[in-house]
Amino acid sequence: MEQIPDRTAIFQTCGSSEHQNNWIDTQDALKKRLVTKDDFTWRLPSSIPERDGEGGGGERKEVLKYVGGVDISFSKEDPSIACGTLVVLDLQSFNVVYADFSVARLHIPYIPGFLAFREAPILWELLKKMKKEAPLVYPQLLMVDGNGLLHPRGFGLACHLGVLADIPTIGIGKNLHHVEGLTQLKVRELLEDGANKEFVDLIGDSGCTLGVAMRATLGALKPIFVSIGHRISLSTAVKVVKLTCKYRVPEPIRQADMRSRDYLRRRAFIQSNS
DNA sequence: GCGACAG
DNA sequence: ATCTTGTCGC
Repeated sequence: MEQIPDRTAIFQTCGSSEHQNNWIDTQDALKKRLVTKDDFTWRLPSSIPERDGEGGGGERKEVLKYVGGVDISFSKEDPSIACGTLVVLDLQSFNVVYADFSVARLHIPYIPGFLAFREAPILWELLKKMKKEAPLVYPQLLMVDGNGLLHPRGFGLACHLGVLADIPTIGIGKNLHHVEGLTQLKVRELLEDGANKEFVDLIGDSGCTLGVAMRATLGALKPIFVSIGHRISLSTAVKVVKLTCKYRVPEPIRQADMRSRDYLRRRAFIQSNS
């Protein structure tokens, strides 16, 4: 008898776990290209000007000015309709100097640990388009809503998108993804240990620091979860996040979030009236 | 087996 | 992610 099972049967039996194995392989492969230290030519606005070490040119490093933010919102009528949004903030003026949107139907579901396979494609397209059409304000650094290193396999959306686009990225989680024994309760205890702390290292069972839980503003009881994406160190990432936090959520992400929602609402209204 | 689980 | 009004407080 033929022993080759029916493909449909495999699919039904294994469900999405078959895809998840491929996804894990993809994450492991891309992770080999991940850079976890500072790897960029700019310096922080508040820092003392440095000389470029290489070549004896003696030129000053440029100051970090253009910080990007990406987010995706979804239609309430049809949850498969997504609006990917890329925003660039001028750090000096705190103004949005670029905003672009891409509406598409997503076919891949949200599965914890595999967010990038759902969201990275549309965001990467926005970045590639901008690099070609508006290179002058192309972000020197990108903030991503979703985790970076703080991830079951150390390769969340921020890492994934950073490696694909080869751009420095920081991951911002608004909720804790439970990984390596970290729980909201533990983090809460750490933050309230003694006096209320501003931030605390997130150290997993492995002993590695996966990120930082930080209260971005004075009144914020609920922390945000900062982890590195690509080509940046955690200490630099935390400094940048502090620079961009007017409210609990860093401004680039907050702007992307608000404008993304707004774009979908307006678009739904226009469609229903024409 | 059960619960937990970024967006 | 998304729904939804007011309300408390600086």
